[in-house]
Amino acid sequence: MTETDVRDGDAAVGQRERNKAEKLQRIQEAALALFREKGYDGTTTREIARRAGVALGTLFTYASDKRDLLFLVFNDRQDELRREAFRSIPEDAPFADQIVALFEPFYAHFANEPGFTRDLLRELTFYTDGVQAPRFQEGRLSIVARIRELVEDATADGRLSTPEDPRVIAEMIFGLYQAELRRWLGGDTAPKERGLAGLRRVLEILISGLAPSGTN
Amino acid sequence: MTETDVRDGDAAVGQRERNKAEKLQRIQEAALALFREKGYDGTTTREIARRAGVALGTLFTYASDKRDLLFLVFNDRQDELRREAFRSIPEDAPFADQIVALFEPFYAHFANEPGFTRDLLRELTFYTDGVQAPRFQEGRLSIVARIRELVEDATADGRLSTPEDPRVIAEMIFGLYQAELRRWLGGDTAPKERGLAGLRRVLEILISGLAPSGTN
DNA sequence: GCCAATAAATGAACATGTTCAATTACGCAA
DNA sequence: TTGCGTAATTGAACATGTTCATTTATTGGC
Repeated sequence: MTETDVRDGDAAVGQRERNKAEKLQRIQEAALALFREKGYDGTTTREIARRAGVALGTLFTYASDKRDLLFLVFNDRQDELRREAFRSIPEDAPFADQIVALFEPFYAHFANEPGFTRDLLRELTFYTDGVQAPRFQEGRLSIVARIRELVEDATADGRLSTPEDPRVIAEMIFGLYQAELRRWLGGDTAPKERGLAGLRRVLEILISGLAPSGTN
Repeated sequence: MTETDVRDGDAAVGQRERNKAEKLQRIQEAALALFREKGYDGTTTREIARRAGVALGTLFTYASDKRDLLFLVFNDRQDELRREAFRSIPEDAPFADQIVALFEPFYAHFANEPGFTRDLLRELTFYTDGVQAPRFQEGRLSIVARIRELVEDATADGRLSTPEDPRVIAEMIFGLYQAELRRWLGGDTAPKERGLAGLRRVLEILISGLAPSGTN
């Protein structure tokens, strides 16, 4: 067998790369399954390694630390959720409807895994060091950027009217979403409808404003 | 010496209680100093115990876990900050000014310890289990309650006008504060003025609203 | 003052995240 | 095919949070 002898999978890719890809996938699957089963804190790195069929130390060549494993698992799902979210935005609908539709897939997903989501919300706070961090943060930025576009479109056709920078508005809405998400997950697990209703409510308030009429 | 023989400190208080109070204070001081010096993650529980002059295990009769030690330290400061915050609210000032004044002491304090604050913001996420958790959460609730009063007062005298539940508005403002705080602390350490300016900006947007005039 | 009962403190033992020197697998040139 | 350089893997060793059986200190009744 020479270096170009490939048995299965993508052609012209070395054994090394294929082994790495396989191991990465096994680690992802093992971590995902265990985090779902036993939660983040309840899962040990040794269990993940055993389930993935690799040595303990191997984990830490694929992720910087345990926290990074969480995002190794989540980043793929975040990409999917984002794609679905962008797809489900209705055009020419009221602005609040668009934002709620955008976040609906996230709520739907998080409702299935409240524990996992709580861990995620804790661990994403000032998460910048891990290998997986840039990809995760870019994902968030692209959501905020999409919101910014929605604000711009809505301002352009008169559904909204504000002199403020759309980027600031977008970050504000994302901040409100996060706060609502935390509140939703803070108590006993509530259905996603309750979470979305809370989000819609604060959006309506933001849109209406608090000032007496005529002040703005 | 009988059980009523008291040497110093409060009279009529047993030896046991006095010992406990002293140890608690030593642990608090040691933890505070070390967290400031080396950060939360950089400090080991063994160091705290050594500095406080107690055995390792003793720590865990005063705090449920390391996270709880963080709040054992912070709860006192939160109480002080809250008192100062409530004191510094100007009466009959524009609503946004009142909110900014309320949060000013927090920003001033956090500006001195950005690392400590980042750790705090991470660890307070879904923090309910520790012995210190109820006191911490009550502190937050009382801040939200104060904001609710400000909303009610401002609505009563016409500075604000909204049909929404003041409790929802108050939680919304607190959520925006938290989001802004995270943004402020996310990048390189910025002066407190920048943080407060960001907070004021989103408050002004919330007050003005995003809707075209006449829609609300 | 002495003693039993109870509370508090102790630190060795354990569990688990992380590192790293040694080992193994792979790629490539001859 | 062989052998060398490099990348990937390994798991024992280490660091640190946490537990708990044992020891020590305090109290209240006599």
